[in-house]
Amino acid sequence: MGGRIAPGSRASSCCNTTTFPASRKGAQAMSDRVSCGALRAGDERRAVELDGWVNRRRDHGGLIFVDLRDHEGITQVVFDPQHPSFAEAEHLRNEDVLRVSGSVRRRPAGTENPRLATGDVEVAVEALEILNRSLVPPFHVNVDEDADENLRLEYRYLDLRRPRMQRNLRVRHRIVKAMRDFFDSRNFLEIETPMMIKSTPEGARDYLVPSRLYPGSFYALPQSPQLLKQILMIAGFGKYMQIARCMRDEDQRADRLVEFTQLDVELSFCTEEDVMETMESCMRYVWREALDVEVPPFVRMTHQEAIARFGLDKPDLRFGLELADVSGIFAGTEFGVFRSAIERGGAIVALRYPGGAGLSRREFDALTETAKQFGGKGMVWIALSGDGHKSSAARFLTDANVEAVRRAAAAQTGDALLLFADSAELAHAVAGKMRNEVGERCGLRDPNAFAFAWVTGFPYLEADEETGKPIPAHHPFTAPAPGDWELIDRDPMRMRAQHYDMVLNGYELGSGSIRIHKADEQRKIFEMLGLTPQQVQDRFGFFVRALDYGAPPHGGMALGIDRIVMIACAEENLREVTAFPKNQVARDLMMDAPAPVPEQLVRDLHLRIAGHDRPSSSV
RNA sequence: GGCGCUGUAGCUCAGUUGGUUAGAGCGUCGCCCUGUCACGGCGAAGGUCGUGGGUUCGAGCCCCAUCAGCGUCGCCA
Repeated sequence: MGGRIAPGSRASSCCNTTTFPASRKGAQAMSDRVSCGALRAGDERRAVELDGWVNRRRDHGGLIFVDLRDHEGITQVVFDPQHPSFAEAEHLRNEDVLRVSGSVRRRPAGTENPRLATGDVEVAVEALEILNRSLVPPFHVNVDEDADENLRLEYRYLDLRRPRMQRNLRVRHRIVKAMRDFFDSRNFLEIETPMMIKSTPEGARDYLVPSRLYPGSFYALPQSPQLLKQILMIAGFGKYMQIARCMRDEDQRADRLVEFTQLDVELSFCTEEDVMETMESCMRYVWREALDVEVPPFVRMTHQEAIARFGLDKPDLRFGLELADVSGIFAGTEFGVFRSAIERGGAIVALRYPGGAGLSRREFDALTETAKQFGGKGMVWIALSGDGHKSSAARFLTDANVEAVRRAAAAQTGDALLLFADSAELAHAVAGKMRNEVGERCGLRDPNAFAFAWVTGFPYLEADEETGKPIPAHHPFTAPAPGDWELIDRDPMRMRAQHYDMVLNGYELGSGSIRIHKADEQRKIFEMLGLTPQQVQDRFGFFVRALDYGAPPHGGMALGIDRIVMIACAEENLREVTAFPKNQVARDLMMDAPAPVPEQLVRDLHLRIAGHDRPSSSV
């Protein structure tokens, strides 16, 4: 901390602050209070007053320029040596907070700054009031230079003062406002739902709130308002929306926070088409209003098609590079890896890497490691150079094989082919992730392009990887596709769901579905999932009973607002669009939360901390 | 919990094959400078190279462990 100056050491320069000419009200009578982004050439000779932070000081000895910054912009203010405030201005530093008054004047010809909206003018300072001093900030506030993530989160108020975060949170506001406006115009009601609800044991780990009045009992923080919004439909509200905070106690990712915000929507008497039309219109409205971008109608594809062409159920449609199933080409191959994959009913999936023929062996090896990171067992590469081909499996590949794969993947000389052999599911998944990687390397993922899509026709169930038991692919309140009820006893794994995902640039923005609205059908689904009637009663009794009182057909959707804003801001991390995010291990570094609490508070909650002698602080 | 990347001045970073006194830009402090806007000039302060151990005549650099941050797998109905 050697370079930082304690406030006391600057006290001398704080004391002789130039007195403001009059009281605040009096000053307003003489000069107009304006923002730092307001003044233009036409304001010449106006008497104005500005408040803001010192963005930068340029001291010419006989003349001092200060760029004064507030949330609206930057204005250059000038201190002339004949004014009493000049001496003080010599000691101003970045992030000091000032109030200046003076007169607006045009800058001398040739010294205008075209990069500032206010760059034609400046304010000749007549009075300076230092409202507050700043310590030397731990990182540069006036530029978007990279800074250590720890520091940014610990000094979040300074980080938020920087241009990037100011811009991102502004975009976030505009997006959320556009959402509210859109739904308001369609007669949706925004209804708040409680933050302390009952734990429903499916899904992610709950954040729990211990109860003081009921020893041993807990509230759960909502993972989403799912059941509550359905109950609002049963309650006859018809059209509901909410900007809803949600919490899930799971490990974080760049695109996943423990605490996040959803655009939550539900409507009664609707079809899948109604919901999709509503949400798609909303997003196109948001993009138009908040970003001034016209989005074409969304692409639609089935889950099956998405997997086959792009390997993932959230395809990035900003670029092509579609996958090719080349299992047939290797039907009788000698190559053990391929043969055993085929014999086990798996698949061999090929991906084109434009220009990849120039990669070195070492680079292909690194790419193979990446494939393993993605969950693959390995990768076969073929480099299509002008004078034939090189490959990690050269001895097993005939020229005819290579030519057939080349054609299937639409590759040309100079490209590489990447092949993945595994179960059909894994081969596609790994190839799909690699496709995104290749797209990234080839610069095909334009952050300013927006490729929306709907993915439909999801299977209702999937097999649990460990137990093989059927588990819902999404949540258990989703209605099966019309006509698929009959499969529930015969062949439940073939059931499809009335479920749809909205996808943007390779991110899942959210999902929606038509819900089950009859109690007996809901019970049947719970039963299929292995819940006993008693478990259903304990966990979802209130909900199933509500279905019994004339629940209307209904459906809806929830979109991750954080992700939407992140993509709109061309950011790659949710923390960049969240004012006060937690770090990767869910700590708030500014507040230093979570933190121990006084022992008495713990006792009031009828809790004891296992394995700790001192369960709490003495704060 | 696994794997990977990163950690050097307040900040962002460089630091050769292991070899003398660890550098730069920005910032900070002092002096000079009347038209700058990344102002400029001169000077100064500022480092346990994340931490602990090891190898070595010698470690910022190699090895092991550990901490922190980020990314990722698991996980996220």
